[in-house]
Amino acid sequence: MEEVTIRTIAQRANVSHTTVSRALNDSPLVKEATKKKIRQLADDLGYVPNLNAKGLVEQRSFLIGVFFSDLDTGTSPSFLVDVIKRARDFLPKGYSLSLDSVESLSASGTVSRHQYDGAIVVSQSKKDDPFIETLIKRRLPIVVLNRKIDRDDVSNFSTNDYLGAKKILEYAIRMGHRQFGIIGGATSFVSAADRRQGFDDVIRENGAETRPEWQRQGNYLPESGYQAMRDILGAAETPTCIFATNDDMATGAVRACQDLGYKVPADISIIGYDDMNYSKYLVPRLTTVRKPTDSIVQEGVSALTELLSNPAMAPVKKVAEPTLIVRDSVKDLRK
Amino acid sequence: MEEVTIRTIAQRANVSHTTVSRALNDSPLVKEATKKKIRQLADDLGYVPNLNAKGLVEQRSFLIGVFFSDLDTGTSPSFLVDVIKRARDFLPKGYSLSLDSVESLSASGTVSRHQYDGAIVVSQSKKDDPFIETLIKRRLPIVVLNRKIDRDDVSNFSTNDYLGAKKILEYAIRMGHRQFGIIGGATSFVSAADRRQGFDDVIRENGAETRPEWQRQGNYLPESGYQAMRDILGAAETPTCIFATNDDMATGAVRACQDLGYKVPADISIIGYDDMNYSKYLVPRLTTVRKPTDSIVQEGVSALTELLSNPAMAPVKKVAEPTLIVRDSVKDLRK
DNA sequence: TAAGTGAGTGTAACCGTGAACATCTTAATG
DNA sequence: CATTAAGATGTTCACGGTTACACTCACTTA
Repeated sequence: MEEVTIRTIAQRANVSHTTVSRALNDSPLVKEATKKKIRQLADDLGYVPNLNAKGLVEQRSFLIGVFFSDLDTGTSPSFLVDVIKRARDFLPKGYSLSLDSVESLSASGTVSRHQYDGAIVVSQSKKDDPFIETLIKRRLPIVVLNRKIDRDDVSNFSTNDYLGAKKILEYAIRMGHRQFGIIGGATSFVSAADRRQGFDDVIRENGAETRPEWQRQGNYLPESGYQAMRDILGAAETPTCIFATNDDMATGAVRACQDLGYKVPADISIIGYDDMNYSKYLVPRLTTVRKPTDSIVQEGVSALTELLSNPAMAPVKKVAEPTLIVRDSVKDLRK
Repeated sequence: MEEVTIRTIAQRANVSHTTVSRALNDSPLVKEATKKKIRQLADDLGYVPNLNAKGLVEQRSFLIGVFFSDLDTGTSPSFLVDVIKRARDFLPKGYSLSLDSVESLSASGTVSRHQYDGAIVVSQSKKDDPFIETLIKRRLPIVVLNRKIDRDDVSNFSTNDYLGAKKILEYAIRMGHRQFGIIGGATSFVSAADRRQGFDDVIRENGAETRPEWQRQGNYLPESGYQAMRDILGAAETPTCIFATNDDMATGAVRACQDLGYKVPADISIIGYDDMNYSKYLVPRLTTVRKPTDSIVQEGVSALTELLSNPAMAPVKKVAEPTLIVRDSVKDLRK
């Protein structure tokens, strides 16, 4: 069972392989009748083009690289799947999606122009910058999603986590809260730093209170939220509201309250971030912040698509606004 | 800025490109001193091999395809990410992972021997069978994960969902429950059918009761669990225990109970399936079933790795046993 | 009627790498 | 010192496509 190549077809059709190549690429140089015959033959023989050969001569790979900061923690699986899904739907046909983590590829250092035709970097951390720099140097069409980056020669779609944190904390302030705790995310993540900054600023601007013993470091997983909350509740006094910087940690935090006999939100309020798909079904329903992930991914992929056909395209930047989602996990203290 | 090829290096080193090729592939035919010099030069020039050329002559693609039944529903994102992560860790270096859905590829029909060096099919549904058949026909090294398939010429790693369902329902029976409802998953999913079968068998074998109005169809998303539960609670009488066939739907179901004034598990018990990462932090903690996902993925990827180096390897089959996870969402009616 | 035109097809080179085979060096052997 | 074997390197071709250029042939056109 030999592989079918354009030469196999050429032989059968009594033409040169060049004609076959042209026919299959719908070149205007070939007579319509010839095209038809050749296409039919290709179909019958089950011809599939060899992308290595094609790529070799055309200097492309038919691969779009999708790179995540880190596959182990922090990147929400659902976000990842979202990116893949959208990318598949919006990218021109013929491209495959190749997945890897920035981390592992920075190490091996083998990312080059002819390995990928383009790249989507879903970045969480400033640590990715050298990697991004490398891609740009190699003139790889690229978009950076999720995190706002400083350089202006790259298309970049992100959400304003700082603003999201401010919005939700100001809401808590409006509900009468004055004493706040926080369960932070991994320090290397820009999102975590931004949310923290929003927290700090709202506290300061409103003369609210926070204390070191009300602040704990988590890692975006439920376990860490649970543990952090237990620690905080061990303090002599407790705040009235806790900002868990993502919904997974908020879930763990709620559980910790339950275990120690605190009712949420009656005894203590908890706010989350990200509006996970199950957050509105928790007990209590989580008050949280929704990032416009869909539009980010969608616009990002569209930008890359355009970039692929027009490498000289001016970079597009967009910082999308998060939405406050008010549900039941924050108590109204004014009543 | 020309691309660096082995000929560029050859010129600089005053050797032929063949020698460079051999040196970089660590052939014993080349003197140690020459190798060293060439490697140094390659490094300095930032040489990256052209995989298209390499693949063209070696008849490979350096790509492992990871195929999911359907990216939109049913495949839990965390499972997908798990597969990717493991595959990256266990596959030999040099391979990239390419992601796609069975659905979209069956349509285009362009999966061929020289597009992928191997494939991991994460299958949910019997609908994938023709696709799997195609891959096998094209002699592509392949493993099928997640679902048990009938043919014996393919390595296959799955979990016994039927047994998992039996285990957890028998536990509920032991706790004194006799009236059961069920919220099923997407009908096309084998996992959903198996869990359903386990449910039916336990009911029958133990002379327990279920009724049409206690049975609803969901789609594995929280929303559907919520809706299904509301429906069930609308019946004149209600069962004492509901089997939500995954944890996401169980989460929605718990919420529905809450909204309608039923306490879980005091008034009604709910059991889940899958043991999601947040399930042990819910209120109440979910009693559920854990699939040994890790070992499945790990062994599956190992099998593929072996298959890549030895295409004649005998197929490996394994059906892993799920574990019952008892927590707080089932009431002990015997007390 | 010879030359020009353009549509349709073929020839040959090329993309970057690996490998069969040829060639050249060097050391070992009698 | 001539002969040989082994070691090191070079030459050439192949992989399966695309493309610049050459060619054929029928049809215009002056």
